[in-house]
Amino acid sequence: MTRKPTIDDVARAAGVARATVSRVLNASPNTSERVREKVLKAVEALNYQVNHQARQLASRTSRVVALVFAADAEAEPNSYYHSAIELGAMRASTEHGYGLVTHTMDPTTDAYRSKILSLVNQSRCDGLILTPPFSDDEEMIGELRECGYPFVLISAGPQARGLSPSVGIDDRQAGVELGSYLVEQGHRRFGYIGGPSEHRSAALRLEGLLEALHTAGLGDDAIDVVEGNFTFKSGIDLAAQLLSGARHPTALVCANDDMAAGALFTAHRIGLNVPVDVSITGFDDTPVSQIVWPPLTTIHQPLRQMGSKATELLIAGVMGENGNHSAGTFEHFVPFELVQRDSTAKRAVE
Amino acid sequence: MTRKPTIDDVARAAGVARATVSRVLNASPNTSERVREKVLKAVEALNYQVNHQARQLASRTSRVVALVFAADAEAEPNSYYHSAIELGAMRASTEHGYGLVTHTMDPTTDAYRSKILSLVNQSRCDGLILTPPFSDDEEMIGELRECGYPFVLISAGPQARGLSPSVGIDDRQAGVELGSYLVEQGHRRFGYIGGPSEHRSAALRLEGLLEALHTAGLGDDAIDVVEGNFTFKSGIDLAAQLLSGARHPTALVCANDDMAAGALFTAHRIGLNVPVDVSITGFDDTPVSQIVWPPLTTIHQPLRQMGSKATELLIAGVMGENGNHSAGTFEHFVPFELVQRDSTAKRAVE
DNA sequence: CACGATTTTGGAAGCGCTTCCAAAATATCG
DNA sequence: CGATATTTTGGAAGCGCTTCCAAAATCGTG
Repeated sequence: MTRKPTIDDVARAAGVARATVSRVLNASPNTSERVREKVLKAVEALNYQVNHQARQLASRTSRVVALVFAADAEAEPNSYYHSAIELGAMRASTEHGYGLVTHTMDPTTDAYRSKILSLVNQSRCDGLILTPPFSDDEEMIGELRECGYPFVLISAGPQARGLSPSVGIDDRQAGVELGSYLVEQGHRRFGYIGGPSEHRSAALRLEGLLEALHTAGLGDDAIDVVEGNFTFKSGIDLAAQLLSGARHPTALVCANDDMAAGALFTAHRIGLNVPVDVSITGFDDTPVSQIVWPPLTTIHQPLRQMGSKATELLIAGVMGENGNHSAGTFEHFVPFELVQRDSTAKRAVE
Repeated sequence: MTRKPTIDDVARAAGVARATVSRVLNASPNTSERVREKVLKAVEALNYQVNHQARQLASRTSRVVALVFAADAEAEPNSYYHSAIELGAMRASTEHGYGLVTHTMDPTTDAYRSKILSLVNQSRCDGLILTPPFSDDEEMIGELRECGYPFVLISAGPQARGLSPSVGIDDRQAGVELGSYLVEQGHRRFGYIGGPSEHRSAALRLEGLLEALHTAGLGDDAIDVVEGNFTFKSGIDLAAQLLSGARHPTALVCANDDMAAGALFTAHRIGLNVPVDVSITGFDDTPVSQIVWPPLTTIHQPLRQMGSKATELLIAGVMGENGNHSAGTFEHFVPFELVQRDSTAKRAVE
């Protein structure tokens, strides 16, 4: 096995200095067409590949972005949601010549803060993409800002959004649309299975939902709100609680698809017909919403796009040296969409 | 922001040479207790963190392992399956001080081979973990072996398993157990929705299933075999094909949970009651199997454990310098388990 | 065409670490 | 106790690249 060619081999082959090759490879503006071609030809001929380690050491960047997900020690992660974001991030980072490393950490212990900070300090990555609930940890975000470290938030709440580059849908508006859709369908008694209180974006969805109810002349007593943790299991349990009793809600809004699937499960178990007896809605439009029976009416979030958009913002920020944290519009909204399937139906007003 | 301490700072603080610090940090055997302590104290005092880039450049290793998944350009990946493996791999790699990067590539185009080889060549990682169908690409595996590159296979078929370190369940035996269970339940007409032919492990499951049928005195005409692609969608379509007509199978065995969920969907649509009219089984025991209604009888694979085991084997191989490819037992079987849920039931022999 | 302004190129100094080699210190043994 | 084997330490040479600075080439202008 012969030694891999180095930049010096290329320089020799092209008859130029090492520094010139480096410039060509890094698309520096100051190179003549003639030399550029010679170098490129030599690269081709030798099948030269840059050594990332060396490049990183010399340039003091890692060309790696880190994606941080929540995963309780035991809970299965909200996989479809995470996978979709990861896939988008992966595509975008690869496209820009960056690597992507994914980290999961337990948001219920405080250790995650130091873990995140140490990722940064060890120069393991050039920037961070934070997903909920980390994207709402204002204290940590403050620290990151202070050390001038680039990061982008996904689905952050309003406070965090104002301060930092972020991508997400307009959760409040999504809540409004979902609410008015259900009101239009004739529903008057609602249940809401939300997320943990740290998840600001899920709370926004509820605000929007309430707004829609108010607009329709309904008060807060028209809705029963309970707090889940985004797992299938919590959907099962909380739906059992909400659907017991004769005057149960006729529409159950869930803050993600997994909990909606759990609610569906419970409805089946206690013999309620969905959507005849009760309408159920999810959120995210992950594959879960089509796997269950009946398929879920839900809000489509372009998760893949969110992942790639976040990555691109991050990379732009890294390259622009603190361009990330300079003035400008931080908040990137991506479009959402109400997807009607068979888990909801019109309900005659009693 | 003050400059980060380097190994030279530590050396100066401890009053020793740089090389000595390096030795202590890398747990080299030849260091005296006295010096080791001085160095460790200095490290502590300065809050020194090694610079990975520099270490990697100097030592010509990356301390990163790569995990390779299949993802068609458009198809949503088989997320739960992948996520579980990834989680296991992540835990194990972190534990051993390694990074993990995940790569997805499209197995339907041939480009993936050069992509995988280039991962290796660019010294982006010290080793590879291959999942199906890549773990069955004997040609590529041969190339990897030739360049002496460490890798571990997950759920590979028998040919590949013999040659390389691998982890997985005994797929054939799982097929046998599933088959005899269904035979015991009284089923006599079967359908099998398999994977693409490159997936050797899925083919093994079928072999086991057939063996169980033969043992029960049933011939190959007792089973209709069709080839899916592990997606929910293909489960829907192929089940529609198998379940049409009056004398449809009474038991439908699917090579993964997603396709089983699709089969369930079709059964619902065409008005068949599961499990009364037809029993359906999945494979893997991903969360999907509990999300659908009725919950799926399936084979539990310890995916997380498989991910971590593969990672550990790989790291052991990397550290042992070709210990990976030396003699010894390559095949690591992990236990599987038949999980009975509500998608299967006894069937009276007609 | 000469001269300063600008662009392109080459030389050389690191980036922070590992590792080879030889020197120093310590242990072993007749 | 001296000579030799062994272990521990220090010095120095890179790993392959980027980037600063100055030299060389090119351009623009009166």
